[in-house]
Amino acid sequence: MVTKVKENERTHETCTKALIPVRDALDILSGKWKLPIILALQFGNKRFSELAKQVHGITDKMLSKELRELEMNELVKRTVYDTVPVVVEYSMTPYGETLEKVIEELQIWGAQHRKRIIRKGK
Amino acid sequence: MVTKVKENERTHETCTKALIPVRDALDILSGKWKLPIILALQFGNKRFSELAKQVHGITDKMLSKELRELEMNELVKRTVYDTVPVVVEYSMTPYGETLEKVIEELQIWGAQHRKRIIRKGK
DNA sequence: CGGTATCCCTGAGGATACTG
DNA sequence: CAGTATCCTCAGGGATACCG
Repeated sequence: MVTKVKENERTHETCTKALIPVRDALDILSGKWKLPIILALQFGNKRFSELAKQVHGITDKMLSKELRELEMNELVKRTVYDTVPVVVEYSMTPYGETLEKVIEELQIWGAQHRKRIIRKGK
Repeated sequence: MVTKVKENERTHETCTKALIPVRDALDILSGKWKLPIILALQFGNKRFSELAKQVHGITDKMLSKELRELEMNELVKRTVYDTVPVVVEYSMTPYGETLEKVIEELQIWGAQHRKRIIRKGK
């Protein structure tokens, strides 16, 4: 019994350790808008208004907020060109690009899952 | 200009196509409790009350609800043993195990991101 | 033991209007 | 153009009590 208790404790500990980084990653990717923005930027640098158009349904407020967060995490770079009127360009940072593999795995699994669900549905 | 418009349309379309499966995958993994439960089950089959203990902080209601959803997606299997009192065992399905790679990628990226943040913090 | 039923609260996100 | 400011809604999740 003592052994079993220790086993559970160890399991719990190990789970927690595994969980924290996964949470960290998901905190960055989850929410309604971060991924749409990232995907849009992976196709090339974009200005605020271009993103507002291409990320369908997003409001200015959300776009602004999400970009700020992505910038704080150094996934996205914000460049201000000193023109009149001002032009602001957003781009992925090299660090942001390291997300590619994670996103790809999500995409692969998700696509496969969708097929499965549809198959069952019929 | 026409070219540019077409380009944007294509980009938008491609983004949407890439986005849907990623969303599908995240819908399964996001939320506060699904991953903790999955990780716990990856260490072995567990009964309801064992999960309630090991998934720290979860309420019965949430555990029940999340398990039902995981079961509906065929990621988790629920087995009822006809004893008195009744025993219910939860386990990962083979399909559920296919999530391993995705979770691993999230974990790798998250761990690396955490290191980065901590380094900056100092 | 393995859950439901209720009621409640917070915060993510939306709508709209405004600004340097 | 590139955002802020304000106000509002709603669903995810918590607390507590109860049930076969």
